[in-house]
Amino acid sequence: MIGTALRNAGLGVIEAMDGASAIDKARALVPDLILLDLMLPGMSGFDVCRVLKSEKNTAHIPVVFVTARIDEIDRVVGLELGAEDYVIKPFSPRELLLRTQMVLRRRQSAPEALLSDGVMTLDPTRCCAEIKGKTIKLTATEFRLLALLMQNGERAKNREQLLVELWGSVSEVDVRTIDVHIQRLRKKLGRAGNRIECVRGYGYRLTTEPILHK
Amino acid sequence: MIGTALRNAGLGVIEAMDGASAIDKARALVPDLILLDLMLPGMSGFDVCRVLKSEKNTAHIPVVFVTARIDEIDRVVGLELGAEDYVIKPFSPRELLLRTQMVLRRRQSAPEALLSDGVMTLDPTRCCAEIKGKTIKLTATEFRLLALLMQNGERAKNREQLLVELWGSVSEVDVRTIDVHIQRLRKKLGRAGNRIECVRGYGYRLTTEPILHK
DNA sequence: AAGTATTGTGACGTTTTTGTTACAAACTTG
DNA sequence: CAAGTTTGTAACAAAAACGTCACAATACTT
Repeated sequence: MIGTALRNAGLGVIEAMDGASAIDKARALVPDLILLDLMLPGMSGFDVCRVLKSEKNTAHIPVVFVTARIDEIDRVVGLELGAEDYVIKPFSPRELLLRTQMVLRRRQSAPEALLSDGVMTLDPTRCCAEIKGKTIKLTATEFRLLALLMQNGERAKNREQLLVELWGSVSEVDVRTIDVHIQRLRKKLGRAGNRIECVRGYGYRLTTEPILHK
Repeated sequence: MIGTALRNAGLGVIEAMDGASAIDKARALVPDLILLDLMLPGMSGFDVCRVLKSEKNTAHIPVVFVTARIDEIDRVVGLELGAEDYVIKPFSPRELLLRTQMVLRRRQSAPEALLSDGVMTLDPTRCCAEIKGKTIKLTATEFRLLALLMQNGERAKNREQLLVELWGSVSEVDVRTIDVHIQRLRKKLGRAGNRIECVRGYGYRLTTEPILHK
């Protein structure tokens, strides 16, 4: 029923009948969006999501959950899983279509603008930072880390948050790895590097005014 | 009804009764999220959204539409307006809360919970206190201790309470350790330090008016 | 397929934080 | 005002958190 509704709306649809094959297909085809029922034969929808979010090639795919049980929604929406949206059964095909379209549209319009805080500008298309005309090439993780800090303004991000947002909610990466990337960032950014301030026992933040030590 | 539901969930809510005042408040306060009814006295919700999306300072704010008319949803979701999500009347407070939380989480703008008593403000994300524009960096335990005192208002906390709340009920930490931390706090806070008053034989409290000795 | 760049990990040194102790100062009580 | 409590202060040592480096593993180029 869902497949038909979406195809009629002009979307390309691939279906899977159980969790394992869903994962296989997602890996192979890397769709723009995944609709995931929580009640599946064998593997639960939660597990499928967890696996996909832990793999580099599929982690970015938005997942919309479909469920009949209202009490599961909290877990879906919570930080635990990277759910993008949800639909509760029974739902109209129209409702489902609207939500998928909304998610797809959000994703399209997302990766556009440069990110700037006045001093420093990040360019996602070139994966680099600009400071006073100077261009600094960054690696992918360095860039994303810096972008996360900048999006958060003056406030600090704790290591757990950063960990989840950089490597996904189920990654095996050590917390201290963040420190290393921070260090690499500081080195590359030169003088602007000490804008990255460490909040002891918590995480890191970007200060507008570089801290003057001693 | 909506306002109450969200406030109960710990969100800060500002309300506006018509389109024009909504725009004014959005411009002035730049909220993290806007809930917008389509049926408003005077200006329509569409127009409010258009105005906000056309102005630099408010364009980035996610707008969640609230509507009773299903046939309006297409326009909301369509490219025409930059809607982030929608809720159709009648809806449960729970549904609304879930969707707002989801949007906020996507935007990574978790509303910051500052603790203030008018004179001093505590910022958990930076682990610091602000007094008259001056920022004072605190260590983790210092911060928690000060936060505990502030939460308790004018009343005094006894050492046993503080001990449990800082180190847990099974800790091996000496009671006198609190005194040391109090001392460190006083030193760091400077003049505001003597707002921390010792209640002999009991514990400590935060006075609004600094005590003038001698 | 070899070479380069990127990334995660473990080890090590440094700095910061934290709890304890000892002693001085302040307060209480009789 | 003197003895006993309670609190303030400073110094010290242990522990925790952080920065840095070198190296191995992986991914990416050419």
